[in-house]
Parts: sequence; structure tokens; C-alpha cells
Amino acid sequence: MIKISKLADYSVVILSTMSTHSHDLMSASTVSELTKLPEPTVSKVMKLLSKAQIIQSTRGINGGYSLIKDPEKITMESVITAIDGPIAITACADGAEPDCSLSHSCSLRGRWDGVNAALRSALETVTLADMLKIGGAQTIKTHETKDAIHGSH
Amino acid sequence: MIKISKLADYSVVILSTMSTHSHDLMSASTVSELTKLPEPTVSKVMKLLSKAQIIQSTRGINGGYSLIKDPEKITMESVITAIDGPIAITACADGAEPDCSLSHSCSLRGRWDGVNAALRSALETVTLADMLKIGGAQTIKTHETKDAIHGSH
DNA sequence: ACAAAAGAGTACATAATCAGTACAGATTAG
DNA sequence: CTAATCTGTACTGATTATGTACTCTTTTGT
Repeated sequence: MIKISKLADYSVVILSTMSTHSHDLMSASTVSELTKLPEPTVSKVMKLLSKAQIIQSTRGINGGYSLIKDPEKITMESVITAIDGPIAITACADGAEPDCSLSHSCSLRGRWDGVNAALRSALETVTLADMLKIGGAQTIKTHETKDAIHGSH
Repeated sequence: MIKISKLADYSVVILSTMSTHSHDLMSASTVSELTKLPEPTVSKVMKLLSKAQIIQSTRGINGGYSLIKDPEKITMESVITAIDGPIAITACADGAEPDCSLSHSCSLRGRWDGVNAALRSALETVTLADMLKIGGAQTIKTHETKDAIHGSH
């Protein structure tokens, strides 16, 4: 099964909470109360999101996090990349495994690159705003998924 | 990280081997020798592929597996689904977790459905034939990724 | 200057999942 | 009936993710 981490799932919950309750600044503990998610976890997620510049952090007393982008401009690609790292698929695909001695199989090295690109662009078509809408109507905007796919065409 | 199991990776290696050495029938052990992959693993993969009707099995002595489709008609979607199960994303997305007591978070139940659909259609655009080509030229055919995405539009 | 509140960074134990293997059953050809 | 081959299940070890704890830094308010 293709899997996205639970943290990525939480991210959506957290971001949606932040976007609906439009306080400018929300602390991790406030978000934790609203979402019922454990605080350390919320804190971890928000830290990652801020590092990826999806949200902004303000330190010190009365500090907190705030959204810096419109939900329409936050793609799932950016969120997932922020939380789970770059979108890539096992083994050879991500460039790891230098000791790959399987001659024949690795003649196909890089074979998943196109698939990765396809997945990445697919995720770029879905924004946080889309995710919020889904609770009600089930319609997703689908710009051009095609463009990003060609390798060196 | 979005992850696809190693078995799915092996599948591509195995299928490519079967398509190039076009013997009509290949036993799991033959494929194992050619790919240098451990035999039990190969056997497991081929079993799953045959169950998904991507390849065909013939039992008994002198039996084996054979391709029943053109590489162009074997999509990565079908291969991954065969090996890793339906393309879906954690938790609520696949309909599991009936004891989901997180009130607020689950008001967003189904929020990943659109993402799943996007991923699925992206994978449908890549065929085994594309994967084989990738070793040399890096060009992927990209039919219409858009169509399958709309939910109930 | 100091204390309190909040984010940042690191590290770790547990739990879940996957990979790989092994073994026993079923099927077919000769 | 025997050898070769696929089918199905079950087990074990390793990897990975998760959730949590602890400590450090930053900033504000008094």
C-alpha cells in the first residue's frame, strides 16, 4: 500500500484548524486542545511546517504559529515533503543503496523516476483548500498534471 | 516518505525479464536465476501477479508463468495494486479505524480520497513499457491524468 | 535583570509493519 | 505414482514510524 505518514495526516488537521480559527497566532498547545491531538505531536508537526515555510513561528512569551499562505496556495506536495521528506520511492529510486550488486535489476536504475514525477505532480494539484472543501462537496481542481511528467523530453 | 514496497520494485524487474526473454513459459526458478533475486521472493511476487491476472500460471511439471498482456497495457497502477493492495493512504482514508474518537479531525474523514484518486490516475499513466524504455531515453507517455480525478463532479 | 511562556533540537522506547523464508498442500505430465 | 511446479499459510528478524521526554534558546513583561 502506498503510504503517507500519520504526521502528514495530522498536518492537514492542524492546518485546517489554523485556517478556520483565524487567530493570527496560535500556540502549539492551543492547537492541541482544539484538535485533541497530543501536544508533543502537534508541536513536532508545527515545527516541521515552519521549517518548510508553510507556517511562521514567533518565539517568546505570547508567541505561536501563524499561516503565511492562502490555503489555495498550500499544496499537498509541499506539506508531505515538509513532513515526510522528498517524494520518492524505495531503494534505488532515491539514490541510496550504493552496494547494489544486482546487475540486471539495477540496469533499470532510475526506472521509478518517472513514477515519482507523476506522483509529485499529482500531489501538486491538490491544495489545502481542496482538502477543506472535501468535507462537503467532493470536487477537486485539477490544473495540469501532465506538464511536470516528461523527463528530458 | 511515500513508499512503495520492494516487492513492487521486484515486480518490475521480473516483468521486464519476462517480456525480454520471450519464452512462453518461465518457471519461478528460471526467473530467479535471471534476476538474481531469491527464489521464494520471486515466487511470492509471481503468485500475486497471477492472481491479479497480469500474468498467467500453468501448473504441473513443465509449468510456469507467462505474460498475457502487452507491456504497453500493463499499468503501474495494476502492478502496485496487485502487490501492495489498493492504492490508499493511512488511517481513515481506507475506511478502517472505526473507533475514531477524534471528533474534530474526523469531521474531515475522506479528505484524502481526492489525493488517492490523483495518485491512482498518475500511476495509470505509466506502463511497464515506459519503465523498460527509461533505461535508455527518459520519456514518459502521459495520456490524460486529469480524467479520473473528479470525485462526484 | 529575571522569570515565565513559547518554540527548537535531540534522543529514545515502544509498537507496527515489512521482507524474507520455510513448510505443507495441490496440480499436472509422463 | 513420482517429479516438477504452482498455491497458501505461518513464522521470524529487521526496519521503520510513532509518540514522548528532556534540554536549550528566544522573547516578553515586570
